[in-house]
Amino acid sequence: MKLATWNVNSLNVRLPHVLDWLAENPIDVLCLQETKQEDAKFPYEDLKNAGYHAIHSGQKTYNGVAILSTHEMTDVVHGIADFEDEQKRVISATINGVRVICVYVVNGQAVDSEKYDYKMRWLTALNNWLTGELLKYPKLVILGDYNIAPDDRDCHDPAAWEGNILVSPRERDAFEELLALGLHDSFRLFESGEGHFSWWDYRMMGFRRNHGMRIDHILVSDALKEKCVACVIDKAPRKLERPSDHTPVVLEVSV
DNA sequence: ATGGCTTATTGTATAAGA
Repeated sequence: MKLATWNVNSLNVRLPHVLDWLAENPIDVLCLQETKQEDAKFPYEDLKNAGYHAIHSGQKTYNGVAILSTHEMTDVVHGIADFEDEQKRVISATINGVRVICVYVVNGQAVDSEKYDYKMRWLTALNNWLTGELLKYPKLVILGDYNIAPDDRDCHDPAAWEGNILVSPRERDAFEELLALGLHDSFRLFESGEGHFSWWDYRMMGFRRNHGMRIDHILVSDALKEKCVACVIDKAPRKLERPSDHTPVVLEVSV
């Protein structure tokens, strides 16, 4: 089973890239973030024609998450239980016996801003909720844009970014607390080097100079960790005309 | 380096992203 995550920065603009990528990379599950559209505009028909079921939690202009799957999806849940949030950032379903959670973590804008406080509260709520989800669903994978570069290897210039949004100690602690629940950063099961990124700034030729960050992650539970076969970042879509600033991360598990 | 680029908005400048 292959699963992937991709922040598409507007599905309205990126649908052709998504359809092309799915045609070239036949996978079972694709989690999308920043669809930036209301559900009424979500391209269910195009995705169905491509062979994918889809579930979506969207809103106008901002946020929005979706799961595309070749398998049937059951027990669909929107959002984080017991956490009031107008922003559409989480959607979950059970697929082929695996609990799949798609997340778009708050960006936070700047350390100590109001949005940063929201990011930290949001991450605490996610952590609390996942504690129960892991008991309920031992085979669990949580894919998405975490807006956190877990350590200095995941940032092109740690000195320049020190203490900044995406790398601040409190954000990194929150990421570590997710791992402490019994989750594992699947990319790091296979690759320990630096310079592997999933996002590059549109400005200053960020991609060409590999000035990026690894902020899109696929975390797996203990039960799935032993079944992981490979986890790779596919940089190809970032090279296209008018790309998303993020590129897909793909996990293969033997289930 | 204050920025750079891209997206969306009942737009023609502003907000947000990371």
